[in-house]
Amino acid sequence: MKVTIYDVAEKAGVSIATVSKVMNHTGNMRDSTRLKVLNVMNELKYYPSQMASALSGKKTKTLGLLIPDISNPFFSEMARMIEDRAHERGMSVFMCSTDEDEEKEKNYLELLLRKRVDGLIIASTFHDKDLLKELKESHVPFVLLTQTDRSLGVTSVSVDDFNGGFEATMHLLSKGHTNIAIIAENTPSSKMRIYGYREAHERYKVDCKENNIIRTTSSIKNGMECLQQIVEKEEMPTAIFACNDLIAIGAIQGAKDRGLSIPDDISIIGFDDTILAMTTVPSLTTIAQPIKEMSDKVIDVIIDEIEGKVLSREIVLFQPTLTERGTTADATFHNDTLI
Amino acid sequence: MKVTIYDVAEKAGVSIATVSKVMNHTGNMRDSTRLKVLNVMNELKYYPSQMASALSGKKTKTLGLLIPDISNPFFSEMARMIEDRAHERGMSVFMCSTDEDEEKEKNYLELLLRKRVDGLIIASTFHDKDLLKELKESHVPFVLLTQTDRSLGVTSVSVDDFNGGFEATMHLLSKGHTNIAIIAENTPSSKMRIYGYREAHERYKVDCKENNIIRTTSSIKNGMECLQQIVEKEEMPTAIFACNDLIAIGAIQGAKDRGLSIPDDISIIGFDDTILAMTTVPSLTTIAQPIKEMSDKVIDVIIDEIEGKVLSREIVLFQPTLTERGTTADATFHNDTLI
DNA sequence: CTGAAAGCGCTAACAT
DNA sequence: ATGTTAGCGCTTTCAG
Repeated sequence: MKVTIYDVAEKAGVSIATVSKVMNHTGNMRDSTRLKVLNVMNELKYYPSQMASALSGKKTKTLGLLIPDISNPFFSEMARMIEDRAHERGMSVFMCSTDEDEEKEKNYLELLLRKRVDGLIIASTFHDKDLLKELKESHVPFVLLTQTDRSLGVTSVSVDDFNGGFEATMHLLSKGHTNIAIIAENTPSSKMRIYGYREAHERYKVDCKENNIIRTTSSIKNGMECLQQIVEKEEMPTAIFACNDLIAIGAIQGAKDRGLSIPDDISIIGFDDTILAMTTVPSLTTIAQPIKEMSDKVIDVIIDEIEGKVLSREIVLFQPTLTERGTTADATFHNDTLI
Repeated sequence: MKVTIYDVAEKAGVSIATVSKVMNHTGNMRDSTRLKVLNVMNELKYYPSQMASALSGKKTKTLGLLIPDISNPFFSEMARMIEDRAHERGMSVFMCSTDEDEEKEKNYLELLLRKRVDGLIIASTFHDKDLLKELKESHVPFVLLTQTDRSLGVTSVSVDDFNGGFEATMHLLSKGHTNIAIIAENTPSSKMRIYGYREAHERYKVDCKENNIIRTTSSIKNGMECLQQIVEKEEMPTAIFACNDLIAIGAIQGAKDRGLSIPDDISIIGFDDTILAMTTVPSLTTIAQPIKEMSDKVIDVIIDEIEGKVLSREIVLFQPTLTERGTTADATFHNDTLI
């Protein structure tokens, strides 16, 4: 039923070795035989089995990508860039959404290992670090994306979260805001963004109230809920640094629901610069991650690893850039006219 | 280096056949030996090669998914649902973004065939129908998603575009709009939505001007451009039916740029109900596609096909539902005060 | 320039 | 209850 190398060989009147050679552009042979084989391959619509090929020593030419959630715009945009770059480099990508769930992470990791992917890109923050240690021992190349881990000794590609948090906060402080809430996730990158947030406060010598730091998980709904918490504070902040666009949008909606106008009554800055940042009104000021660059880099790194060009395991930090749009403005102290 | 079935067999002191049996839960054996093997598998961190297994007759347990663009929220949301359902059913999904580009469609199709996926879900509208015909002959099961093709004789799962277009337009007409522009893509589904748009006009006995039908490709930018065309018409429409949320958002932004207020000056309705519809202000009235149901169905269908439960090749049409939010309002005839 | 043959890791009869 | 063995489709020496 399935056409195999034998079918091609037979019909072309050559041996399977010859067919294999024309597929792989290896060895020499008469142009006439090459042509003959090529023609038969077309006629028969022969699609060489990648499995068979991989089984007999070749690579699978496929990469595994573990991300929290492909339906999250940040990750889907990233996945797309990764897919494109991978294909430019002759590899394909198997994408898996883990929801940052330990169980799923484990299962998907195992799945990808069984599929014998040539390498892995891990953008899901494994809570069970042991899995990663085992992975390291398994000698399957992998690189971390969107996160870094110094103890593991693998290369990682991510955005400079500390500086991103710093820049976001500086932007707000520079506009005169001194009471800035931050809505963060429970992730290492959010942690660094919080440090950046603190650093900026220090730089401006403004007090950084502990209870202005709010934690949640990423979703519009949670962003809305956090806004409520923020509004209910005795001294309401005049600005919010949301650790990603999704949360920022939730905050925007929560604010609108309460009749707060943005950016007049409250400034909001996001993080990521996904497509979502372009859809709000006013559009969202946010810290842009260089998704394209990061994707290209992560693919190039993993391919280098696969090809055995052993590099010093580096931590690559891309610089985020402030993208000022409409949701941030000067603190005008008229927020006391509210409520 | 890689641990194989032989390593396990040797260390457990059994034959590879026995190991294979415990992996596949087939055949009988002493509990003690099963346990012994299981333990060794753990110790050695043995991950059975799916390739080898598939090569020797078993399925690959993987599905190919061809979509236009994973970074498009509609498709990423769909991909996620598909991924989840597939995993519930014990299959994994290989996702590919084609950009509806003939070249990429061909390449990805070939890639997936080489990977010997058990089945394909095709949500990219192949412009080269011959590829699909060949695919049909290759006996690799596939189902169409988001589109239907009666001549192919394959089952398809999609939304009732005709009715969606009809409902969207009826909604607008029912609010008193009689000059409604439609921004459509050059796709079969848009075509059906246009028919629905016509049908609604007929139902309301209002004239349907040909030049109110605008074509473009899906993007926010194009949505903005189309709005410009619309605004420049001698008799400016009071409502727009955008054939997807992305275009609708572009239209919204274009309108805002021109100082038009929504929905007072112009009503806009989208299609899809992606996350984007929730992020605009006001949030977008749109025709919701039952993404979850469609995803579940498409997976169930393809798996049935793979398992040889040959069903009558059916055209499954899910009903879309009007989701009224803030961008549509009654026509108030005050649009003549503009400009 | 071309072919024969030995694997690659696993499954599935068929033996024992 | 377990083991032997012949493939699965392809790559790759090694001969001819």
